[in-house]
Amino acid sequence: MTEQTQAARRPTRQRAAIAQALTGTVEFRSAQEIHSSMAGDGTRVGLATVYRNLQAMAADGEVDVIRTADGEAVYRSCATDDHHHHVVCRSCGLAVEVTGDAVERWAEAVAAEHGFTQVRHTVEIDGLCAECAARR
Amino acid sequence: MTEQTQAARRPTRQRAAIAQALTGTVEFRSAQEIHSSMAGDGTRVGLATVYRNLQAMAADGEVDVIRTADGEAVYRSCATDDHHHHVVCRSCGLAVEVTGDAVERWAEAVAAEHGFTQVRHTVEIDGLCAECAARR
DNA sequence: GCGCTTCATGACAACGATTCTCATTCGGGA
DNA sequence: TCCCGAATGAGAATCGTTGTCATGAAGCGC
Repeated sequence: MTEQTQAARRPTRQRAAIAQALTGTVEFRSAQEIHSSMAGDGTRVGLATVYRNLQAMAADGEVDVIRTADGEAVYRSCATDDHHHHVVCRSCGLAVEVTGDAVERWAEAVAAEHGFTQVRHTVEIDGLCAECAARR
Repeated sequence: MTEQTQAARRPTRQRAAIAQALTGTVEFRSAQEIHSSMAGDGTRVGLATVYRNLQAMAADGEVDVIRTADGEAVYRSCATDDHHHHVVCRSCGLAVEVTGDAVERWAEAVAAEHGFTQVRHTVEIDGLCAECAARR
């Protein structure tokens, strides 16, 4: 039903640059941050293009998106293609990928218990990473 | 640090009206929806006031807030004061409160494992409720 | 290599949710 | 009842994000 995504996606300089800007980062960053960081590197790409590509990549599962507390969308390219979650540092933004069969099963069970089907879930954990905690 | 919230909150007609509008609803609703639903009932309250009160109530834990996929904040007054999560119907918005020691423990454990402290977490489950699923 | 057709891009306007500003109103204690 | 400060309301201002549309670059058949 929602298959056939990456049908015809044309490889462009901009798309590559965005993917490039995303690799090697362990923090989640907003479209705007990515845009200006690219601008800082001398790569001129339109803001709208950044948004479009980021969304497309997210739809294809190439990158992960989560929402910050104030509703801003932040992106990051993840190491695994598999379903996973994140533990994010509130202070420095460091994000660690984690998997947890326990949660997956719990979510399924709880949903089923209430008669829900076609279940999806969101699980994000945030706190202070060891480094930031020590720095206080 | 973030204590001492409900210090001095003055009870006003508007505040009561908003609380009123929230009770007896099992769906999460946006500030705008609440505002216009109140307007429909003949209760005139400024939109800014709705936002302010909703935020204050959320800060006091009187209501729960979650973000929809497109980043909009939606509110609902919950039955329990205790920490809990929700299973939300994507189709009709029905929201059921659930608790899960399993998740809480998992979150703590996973975070600790990576050296994180002062951990908080977000867990939301969405799917189709039995009724909506049958209706298809 | 040469056009052509089509999709992607970029600049900027438009939008929608939320927040801010500031004059006015109202609640509550003196 | 009077006064002070908190709460409100109207509308402007913000800010992230999306839409518009003319221009530019890819892919493809020749």
